[in-house]
Amino acid sequence: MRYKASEIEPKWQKFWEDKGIYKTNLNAPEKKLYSLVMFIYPSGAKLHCGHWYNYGPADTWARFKKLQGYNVFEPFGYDAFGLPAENYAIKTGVHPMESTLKNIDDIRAQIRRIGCMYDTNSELMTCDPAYYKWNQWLFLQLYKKGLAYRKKSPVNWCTSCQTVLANEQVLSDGSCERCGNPVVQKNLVQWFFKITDYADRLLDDLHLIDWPEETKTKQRNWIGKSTGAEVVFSVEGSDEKIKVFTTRPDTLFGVTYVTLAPEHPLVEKLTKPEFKPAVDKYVEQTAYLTEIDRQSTTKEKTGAPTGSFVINPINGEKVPIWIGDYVLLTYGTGCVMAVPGHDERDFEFAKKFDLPIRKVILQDGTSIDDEFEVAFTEAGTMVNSGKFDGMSSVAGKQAVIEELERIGAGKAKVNYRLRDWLISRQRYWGTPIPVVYCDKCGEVPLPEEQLPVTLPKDVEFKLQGDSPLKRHAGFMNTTCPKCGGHAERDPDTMDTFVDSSWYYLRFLDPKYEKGMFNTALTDNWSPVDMYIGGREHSVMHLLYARFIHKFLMDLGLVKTPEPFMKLVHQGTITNLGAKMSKSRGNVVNPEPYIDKYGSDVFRLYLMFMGPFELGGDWSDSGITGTERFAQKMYDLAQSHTGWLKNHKAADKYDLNHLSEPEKSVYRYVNRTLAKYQHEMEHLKFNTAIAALMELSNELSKNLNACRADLQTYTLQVVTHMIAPLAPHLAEEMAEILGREKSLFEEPWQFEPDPAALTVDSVTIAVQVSGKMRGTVTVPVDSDQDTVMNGATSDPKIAKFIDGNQVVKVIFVKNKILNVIVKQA
RNA sequence: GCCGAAAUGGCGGAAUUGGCAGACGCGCCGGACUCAAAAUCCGGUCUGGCUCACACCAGGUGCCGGUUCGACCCCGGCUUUCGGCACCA
Repeated sequence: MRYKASEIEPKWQKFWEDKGIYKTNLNAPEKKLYSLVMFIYPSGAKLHCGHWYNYGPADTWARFKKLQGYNVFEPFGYDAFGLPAENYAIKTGVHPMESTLKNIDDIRAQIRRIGCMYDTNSELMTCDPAYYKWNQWLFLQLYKKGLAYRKKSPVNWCTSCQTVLANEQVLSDGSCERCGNPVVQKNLVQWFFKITDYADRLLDDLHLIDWPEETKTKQRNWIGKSTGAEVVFSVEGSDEKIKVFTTRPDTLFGVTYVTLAPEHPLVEKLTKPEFKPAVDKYVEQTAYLTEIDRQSTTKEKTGAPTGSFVINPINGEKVPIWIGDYVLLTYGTGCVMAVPGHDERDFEFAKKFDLPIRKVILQDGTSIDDEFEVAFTEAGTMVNSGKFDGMSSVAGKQAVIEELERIGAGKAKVNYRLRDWLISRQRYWGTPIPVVYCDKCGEVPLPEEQLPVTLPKDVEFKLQGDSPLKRHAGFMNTTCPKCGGHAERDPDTMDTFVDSSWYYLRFLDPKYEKGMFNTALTDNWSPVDMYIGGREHSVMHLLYARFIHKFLMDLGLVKTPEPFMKLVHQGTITNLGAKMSKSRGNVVNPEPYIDKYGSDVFRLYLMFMGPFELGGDWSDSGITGTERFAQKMYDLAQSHTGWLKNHKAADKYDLNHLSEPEKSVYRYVNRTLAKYQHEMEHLKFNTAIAALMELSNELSKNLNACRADLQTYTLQVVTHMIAPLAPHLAEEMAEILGREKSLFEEPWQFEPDPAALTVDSVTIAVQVSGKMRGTVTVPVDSDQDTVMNGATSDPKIAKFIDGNQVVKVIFVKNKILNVIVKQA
């Protein structure tokens, strides 16, 4: 009979729901396992194959753990704030709340068809005031500790639309995606979270967590800790000082100019009148460039002199001040001391503008008079450096720092590439910032009792001008909680990464009202044991969540330093070579596949396609393979209807009492079990399924030749191995076999019978002079002589040895014999 | 540009992590069953040479080089593709 997924799958989904099989008992934290997938952004494109590729296999792993006896908590929720809903509102007039709730309803129905064990009690959505209230509360706690502050920072500004654009809305040529006009960088006062205060802890604690090394590396590089010195240069004829950060204080004598970022506040003050027109023009040009363009190492260097000079504190030398767009205001102090002899970027800049290049570090084995072809950026011996001459540049770093400290012109300094987290967004669909600006008292954080500040519903979405909140007088005008006078609210909302920085804690009790989350539960259930999501979140989301978790630990709200103990990235399923997204218009809808093959076959196919962590370009060729496999398994159950009752299986069998086909089947089942267990543990679903397919091939050969109760034994094991991979199918099989309970109602032992795994002979590869010449089958653990005898008595191998002189023999027990010969 | 990955038959991929390259599946070819089709089952399928055939020989894991008795795996240098680069989430 055909396996009818369209009938069987809804039947089990209803059964699971009715019996509440996936409701986690949160009051039993012994053997707890918190398994989490990154929650979904509910866009209008709904679930695509990429989502399935995340949720299906992740659920398979969680089910495997549940069968192993863990008390698994697997929640699901909605990352419901964000830009696309607001863009949709501008385009269609449909309110973001309306479109978002509609999308969530649609997605919820789709999610149900995957058949995951999501605990529906835990569902949450971040656009609910009961959720975002606690973003505001979190903001206030950060504010109290001095970790939320305001400063000026640039935004993308479309001069034509008169509106702020997201990076995504700026095309690669620097124009607005809506109107095609140029986009400029405009400074606005915005809120920041001081993540840089946590930089060292974020770096050091990486060793506490079981994360992919590639991800830890990305985070380390993102934080970008570097040690060096801060050097203070005084501006000639002025009280102004210019501070620079350098990792190479040993090259200080080689400074021939100083460069400021064009948008540096000192540029205005330091530019001499006769240089002003050129400088202003250059500053304006720079506003059109993105940061990525500016950091390009192949772009030709540009810049302009200011006409001012600074004094190098180490030698009293007077050097010019330039501005250049390769210097970024956001890194270090926004100024660099330029040492063209020993820095590639400074070298190029100096060549372009004919500035002097001085050698102060001598490369070993070269002469001090050799001309520079390129900058020498490695360690060497200090020269042209006054009293430091002859010192190694490595020791020189410390020596120069000590000298700077002595003369009060600098100090040792650690610098990070990591910048503070800008959380202000000039948009409507997000969490309002709980601060008002009073005519008298200035910046005033709201008292906690006034939370939440809710989003007004009656706003107008327009393409041009200010954000909807700023135009909403009823929202903007309020009273100061301090003096009772007139005050204005902050018109901005928070970055949605704030929402996703703590949602995993809220899942345990999403309706909790007495605090951000229910610590009675989170104390036992946090941290998350397994977190599964895409590599695109390697840095930002995962770094922000770690930061907020650490801050919550400092508040005493969580007890562990890290939120996610183990992390796995599923691969990206691309289509036509790019990540699936609505904006790219290349999403692949899974529904037709579910309709045709059923959810289990589709899930099996996604897992069988390749390694979970790899992903790849979408193709449905091959899904028939998993369909056939599912049908075979179903047929197998059908041909054994009721056997669980009629032919009871033993727990294990003694090989000595089995016939040859029985031995073969028993060994195969147990070997598969061992392999399966290992592969499932490590989320290698593709090879776990391949092992089951191999077993299926063996069974079609030998199962019918086995005694009845051994057949039952086999089917019982097979059904349990299928259960996490194709849960509906396995439940149906178990029912046909005569089982009365759900497979997921009680744990099951995946341990193979060790006696069935032992082998008495092994096939060893034989090479002659490194080339494969044949194999010999010998008793396990045979010594070199035995294998050698076997090899030389095989004429196919012997013909390559005979007549030649054996020079050397390499032998690895149970693996290989390599006979090195010299041609006679 | 910078940071992080990936590359193996016609296709998706496997290889106990330095020890028989191509498991498993798709596709394709041939056969069985059938009035026919679907479904199912059996056999074959890296490339080239040589053979009626079996056998045998040679080459082969993106490209160039290296280490090693032995390299898909380790090292150096490239190429191409993908993810991220702080306002997509």
